[in-house]
Amino acid sequence: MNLTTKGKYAVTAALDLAMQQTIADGYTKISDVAKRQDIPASYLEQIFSRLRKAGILHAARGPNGGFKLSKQRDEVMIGEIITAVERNMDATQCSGEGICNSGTKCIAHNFWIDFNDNVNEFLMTRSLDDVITNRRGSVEQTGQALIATG
Amino acid sequence: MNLTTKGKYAVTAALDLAMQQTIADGYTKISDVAKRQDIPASYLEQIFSRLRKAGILHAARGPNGGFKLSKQRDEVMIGEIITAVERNMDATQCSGEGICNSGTKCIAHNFWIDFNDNVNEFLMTRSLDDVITNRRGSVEQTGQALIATG
DNA sequence: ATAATTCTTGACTAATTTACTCGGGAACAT
DNA sequence: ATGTTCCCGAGTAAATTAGTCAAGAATTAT
Repeated sequence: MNLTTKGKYAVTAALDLAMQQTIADGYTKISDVAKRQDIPASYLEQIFSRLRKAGILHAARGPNGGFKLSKQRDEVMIGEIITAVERNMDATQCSGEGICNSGTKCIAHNFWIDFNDNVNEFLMTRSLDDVITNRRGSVEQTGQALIATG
Repeated sequence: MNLTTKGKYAVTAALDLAMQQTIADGYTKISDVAKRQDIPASYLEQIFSRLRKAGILHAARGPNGGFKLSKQRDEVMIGEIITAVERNMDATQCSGEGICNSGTKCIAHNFWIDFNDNVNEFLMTRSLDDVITNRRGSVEQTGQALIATG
């Protein structure tokens, strides 16, 4: 399980982009995001580069260039952002391969699978828009449970 | 957010202890747990030391000594084990202090608080017994939702 | 054209963290 | 006494993190 400064910066920066697009159309510069969100600009370059390659952001060079979201802000899930920049969000010791105890599944294996599912469910049901408007996740609006109880 | 090999070993080793106690009463040696679960014994010493200091395990020295759970296995929650050995399970960038953007809350702050709550809820509602018997969490038995939807 | 602007890419690095090992000591049972 | 087992602190190699830096490419404005 990995959730580092990089992933947190990525979420914050994506939120910033989403909010800027509400104010004005067009692209937002790295340096502006960096300043507003207190993130090192040269580090943010790396992060935005990954988000662009993941199809989450679109970039334009030159004056008036910068980045913007490729989709609407209610279509971009926090989980997408994190998996685009983090090394490994899997909690199993064996990266899901089931070889955590001398080539076989360790006794905690299934538990970590369940844990993964829970975390992914959480992160994949929350969009940038949800976070900005302080909603607790899109699915709640439908009354659907976040975790199956059956 | 931190979930390293150390925390995963801790959970696995605690599960092992819980299972051994089902087979026979008394203490289980570090070296036996280490061998069964494929964990370096000298590393496991450190881990058990922390679990003992957290009140989760009880130790006895000398022949026939070793470790056992201080409580029943349905009273030991996975979350307790992890927080006893991991550095920091908090997902906020500021360790909850709300100083993540130049001394004030960053725009993702509340989201990470919600994420923390979700993870803690998951880990604190699952006992060693639940994991061993492959249950998906104790609260489910009561039909209670894991996450408040209100 | 030229200059200014902004992203693009890859290499580099210091500090930190992780995942251990090692050795000596203390308590306990026989 | 002796062997067994935990106890504790120090030490360390490898990996990871959190960045920096510089040269280059695309774009726009003049």
